[in-house]
Amino acid sequence: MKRRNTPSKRKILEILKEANSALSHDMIQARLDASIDRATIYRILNRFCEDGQAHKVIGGDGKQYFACGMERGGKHKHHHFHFKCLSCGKVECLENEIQIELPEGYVAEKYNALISGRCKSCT
Amino acid sequence: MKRRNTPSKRKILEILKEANSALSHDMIQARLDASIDRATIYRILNRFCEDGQAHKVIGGDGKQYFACGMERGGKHKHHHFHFKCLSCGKVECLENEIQIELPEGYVAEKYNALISGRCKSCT
DNA sequence: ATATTATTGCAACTGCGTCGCGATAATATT
DNA sequence: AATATTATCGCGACGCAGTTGCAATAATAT
Repeated sequence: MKRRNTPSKRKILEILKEANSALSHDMIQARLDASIDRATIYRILNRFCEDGQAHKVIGGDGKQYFACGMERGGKHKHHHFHFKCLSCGKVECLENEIQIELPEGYVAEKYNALISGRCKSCT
Repeated sequence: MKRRNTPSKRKILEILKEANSALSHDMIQARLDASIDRATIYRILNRFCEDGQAHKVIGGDGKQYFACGMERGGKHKHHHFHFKCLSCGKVECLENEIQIELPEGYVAEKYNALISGRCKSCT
């Protein structure tokens, strides 16, 4: 399964990189000039996640948000909290690494950590 | 809007209390002898959350899980992580309180923190 | 016993995400 | 440069989670 370099893929990756927040499918749709099919956007985003170019967060609303820039390869910021502003809707990655001690015998694999509230510009 | 005491409500609360894990709608449905309508179950659960008798977690699968026993009133365990076992599917509340320093000007309101992996009995 | 109204069940609806499939287009091959 | 291969795309349809409107039911108040 070799990946191919397509316009849609390039555009979406650029949008993710420019955004300083995690984006949901419809937010990406909105930032596209020419519209791309829903299914295609999801497929592209999921491929990004598989390839480690982006990561996925589940919002408090149950929706999927995608961001790039805090991946494992990057600066070893493996597990970080996300912050969703209830006022402006922005979803950001927080810098600090998550620190939690699991009970004995428990093994962590994936982290999904989201705090909602108000961001600086909405306080 | 005064609450009423109904059989369905009692049954569901009992199920939540007996379970040592957070339950999704269908898990509750499965533990009921007589089946209760989906909508009703959700309404009851949401009322529990409003009244502070239970709390809701969003799973890594985007689904809602409900648990009681770690509410604010209880032992002041305001914000805790949840753990979902990818093998047996159990969702538990972890004891430790979440500790995270937010950037300046940020105000937290709700926490949704879930770690997935393998629990003790599935390792 | 009767009135009030919270709660229920049913059906329909919304929205998110996925999948199958034929068409398109990016890469590999000659 | 032309052709073959196959990853990707767009469309439609689907499945699931959760919600809502409404008429019927039943828990509380009178």
